[in-house]
Amino acid sequence: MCRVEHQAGLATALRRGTLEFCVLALLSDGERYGVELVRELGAEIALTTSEGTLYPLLSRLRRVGWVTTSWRESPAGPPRRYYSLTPEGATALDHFRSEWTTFRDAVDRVVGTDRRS
Amino acid sequence: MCRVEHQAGLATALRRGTLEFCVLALLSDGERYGVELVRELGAEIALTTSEGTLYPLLSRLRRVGWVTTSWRESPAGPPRRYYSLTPEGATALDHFRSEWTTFRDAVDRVVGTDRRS
DNA sequence: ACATAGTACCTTGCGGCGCAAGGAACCTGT
DNA sequence: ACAGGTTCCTTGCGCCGCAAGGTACTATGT
Repeated sequence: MCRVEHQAGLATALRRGTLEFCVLALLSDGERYGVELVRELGAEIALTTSEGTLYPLLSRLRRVGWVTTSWRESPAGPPRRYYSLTPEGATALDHFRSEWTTFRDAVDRVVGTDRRS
Repeated sequence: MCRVEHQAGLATALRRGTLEFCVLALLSDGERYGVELVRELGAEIALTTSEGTLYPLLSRLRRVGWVTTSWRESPAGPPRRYYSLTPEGATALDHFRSEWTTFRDAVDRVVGTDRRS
């Protein structure tokens, strides 16, 4: 089943390579735990994702040192693992912002969605 | 080697799912042949890609009926396969424009690269 | 005639991400 | 005890972009 053939795949493909930086951006505003991140990303329909996506993503971020984690008690339920941004993560996020704006503007020019008309 | 670890991978990941619509957008302006598309995409640094990426991509577009092709003589060199947009391709491009602007704005909000303010 | 360089097309194999599906563990209320 | 909510995580798959390699046609130089 070619990705190009079904509807949902388009948005999924767009999220690729962006989602992790959206997570870093959320964390730059303060630490969060996994399910909380799923919920906050879900507030933006275009960025809605699932735990099956997020947890491996968070593992990668931890492995490369862009986030650190700490376990904390939950008021109700199992303990939560809170993620917080490291300085390296903040640097990576800055770098992404630069790459993203370049990329975004290029796509806008080519497909004709530039907001300056 | 984790994608997140090396520099080039960022831009590559962003291109995912967008490149094919950039191609459609170029074709909406008139038919092109393969190498020509590589060159024109190369004009946008953020969209620069190679033939190893483009030819499989073009095959997919042809398979789903978003483009049709016709062979044409070249003034110097082997014959060229020209790609042109079908009505279905134009519809898909329109649909992408809508999805793209939604996605783009969501990312801008979350990572703080919104051009407002 | 032959080699070289330029043009143009295409294929193979790999790595990585996002996802669906499933599973494990902890707490609370009945 | 048990059901239901919360939270964490893993496995297997599909797909795309890429590097590398391969084929074929034309023009040019010797």
